[in-house]
Amino acid sequence: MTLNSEKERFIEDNGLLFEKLGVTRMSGRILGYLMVADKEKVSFNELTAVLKASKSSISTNLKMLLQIGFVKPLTLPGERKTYYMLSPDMDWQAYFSERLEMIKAMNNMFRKGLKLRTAKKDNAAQWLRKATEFYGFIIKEFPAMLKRWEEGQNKPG
Amino acid sequence: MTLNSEKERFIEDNGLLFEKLGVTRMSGRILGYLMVADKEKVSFNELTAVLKASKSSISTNLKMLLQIGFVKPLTLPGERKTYYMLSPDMDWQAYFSERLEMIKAMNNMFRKGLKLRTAKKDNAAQWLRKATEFYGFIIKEFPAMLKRWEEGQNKPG
DNA sequence: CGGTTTGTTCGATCCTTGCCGAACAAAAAA
DNA sequence: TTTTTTGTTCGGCAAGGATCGAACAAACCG
Repeated sequence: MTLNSEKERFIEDNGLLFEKLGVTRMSGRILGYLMVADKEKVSFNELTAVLKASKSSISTNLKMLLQIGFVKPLTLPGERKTYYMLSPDMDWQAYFSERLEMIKAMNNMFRKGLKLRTAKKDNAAQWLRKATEFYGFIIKEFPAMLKRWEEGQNKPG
Repeated sequence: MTLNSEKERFIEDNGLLFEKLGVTRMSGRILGYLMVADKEKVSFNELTAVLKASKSSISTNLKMLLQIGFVKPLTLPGERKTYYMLSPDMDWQAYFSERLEMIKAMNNMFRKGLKLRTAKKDNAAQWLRKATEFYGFIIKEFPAMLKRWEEGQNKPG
């Protein structure tokens, strides 16, 4: 339940990285601790103690990590506590598919922008058309790429 | 230099989308206006007027859009002003390659986490290994995908 | 030279939001 | 029933950062 300074740095760095990615620092710290804790399961209380954070912050951020599927709860017979661990069956494809939604949202804006224009042949219109073509390409190819990963997972036993 | 309400809504929506993506609302508004302005070039002053924003905000955010390559300046002989337009030669591959750096940063964290662990075979270690494999796959495949796009651009005349 | 145009920069302000602490809830233990 | 454990929720505070306003800069004009 105590950490060496290298692991402590790792946890903070992961917090900063998550922040950069638009998630909260605390959720990055929680995940960071789960990555280097050298134990199968971690309790809520341990997280507040190790990360020196409030219960409310741990509660909120843990819920987010559960929500996006990085973390799974683990309960044991005869134990009241809920423990937490990195999801044994983490679905990376689903996670990335979710992220693709942002790309789709961008693409919709490009299309709508083009529709709202009167001039359909000038520089801006061409820019928008190229943008939708590129994003469309990504939106089409990305799932195929994920499928290739899946297939690679199944056979190479 | 005046906008119908549909375009106004589009611009605000684009601002909100950009905010969601971790960029500033104002940069999204600027880009939104450039998308639907129905003119080849837009001046600094016009942006402050149409978007009802301060010069400082326009200056800062325009600089960012120039920096990431979405927007290009356009100067004309005999004109003092700088005009701005959507980059005629926008390099989408470069833009997405840049975004891939975040994926690489994540992958580095996973690798470092695994290195910091004592237990190398338990659930957390397996999780980290799978994560690095998946991210490694993306990091390898994504540039190939961009190259395919590039090739598709060159031939299909 | 002074005035105007076209921006940039920097300190102040406002808004958002992550985090905290305290109150609350539920369930088990004593 | 009272106490303890294990969290959740909610109001408030403080930090960060996006935007603003004002001062400043540079280039051109008259």
